[in-house]
Amino acid sequence: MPELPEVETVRRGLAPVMEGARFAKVEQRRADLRFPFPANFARRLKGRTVESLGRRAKYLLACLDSGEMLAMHLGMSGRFTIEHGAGAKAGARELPGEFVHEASADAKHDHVVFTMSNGSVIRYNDARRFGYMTLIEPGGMDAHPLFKGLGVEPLSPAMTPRLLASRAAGRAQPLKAFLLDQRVIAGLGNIYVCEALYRAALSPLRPASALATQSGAPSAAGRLLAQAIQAVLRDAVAAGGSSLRDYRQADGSLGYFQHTFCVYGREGQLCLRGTHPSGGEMRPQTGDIGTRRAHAHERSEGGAARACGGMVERVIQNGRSTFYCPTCQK
DNA sequence: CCGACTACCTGCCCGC
DNA sequence: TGCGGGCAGGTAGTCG
Repeated sequence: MPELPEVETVRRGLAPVMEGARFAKVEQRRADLRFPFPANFARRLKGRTVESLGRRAKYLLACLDSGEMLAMHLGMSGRFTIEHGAGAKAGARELPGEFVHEASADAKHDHVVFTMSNGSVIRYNDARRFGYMTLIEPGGMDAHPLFKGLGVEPLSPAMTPRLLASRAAGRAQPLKAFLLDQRVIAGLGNIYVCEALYRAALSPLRPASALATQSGAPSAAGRLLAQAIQAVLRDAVAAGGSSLRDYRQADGSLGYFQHTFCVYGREGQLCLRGTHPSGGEMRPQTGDIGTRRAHAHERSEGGAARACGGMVERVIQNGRSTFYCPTCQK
């Protein structure tokens, strides 16, 4: 599941039990996940204190007091569960991203178990084992093969129409593949690429070069897409936090997949554009209640935003499902 | 450099 | 109830 918003949600859940705590015990139950664990992985972690838990793209990064960094990637099916110890920071249970370990969980895929000095037990569970963990030497992140080629952090100020245009100029590759390329933008995955293109009303089949003009400056499409990417991710991060509680009560699991999407997974259903106050419309300003209200008001008065009426289709690009509305995504 | 493709792994869901 | 096929949120490696 984990694309950037899910990883960020997990980070916010883990931070209160990991930051400031020591690894009292580290159980590594197999020699590898997607890659072999580094030599003496458990021994190098044990006794170390987590100074901060950060995120880069889809990686969780625990900075250790040794100067090393523990990098964790969730692959396709990786998840963390937490059993809270008495010493966890007050309020930890209320924070988004928390998910509670259940005795019935599929323990045979619990590959790594951290017991923290505050008594909390953190389990990494990953049925498909596409995830991985590694330790990075002090100061070694920029040169590390996993990180050196990573593209721009999409929620950072560096994620500009200009950046998109400069990377997209002259490329025949479809927008879908361009946005999935972690060397350009790091953190989008199959779902949020579909959602961002939908929000920007751009076809996933369009060549990436559509994001730039002849001179290489950002096109209107490029400006729209840059904004759509950030809006989609911000909304998803916000939803991950706010919706978690209900999800947890429902089945005790992680709160990131109940989020409903505007286009992903909606094959054969009516396009939502123009049918709902927040039905995937490209908003002029994200996260601004006042603007959103004004926008809805304008629509009800002028009737400018009629329902699209199209049908969501699924096509395969690079072996992966793309969902889009051919009627409004051009 | 670009772009297409394969491989890695398990679980789940569907149709027969 | 079992079995085969297709599908799943990711990405590293290979090849033309």
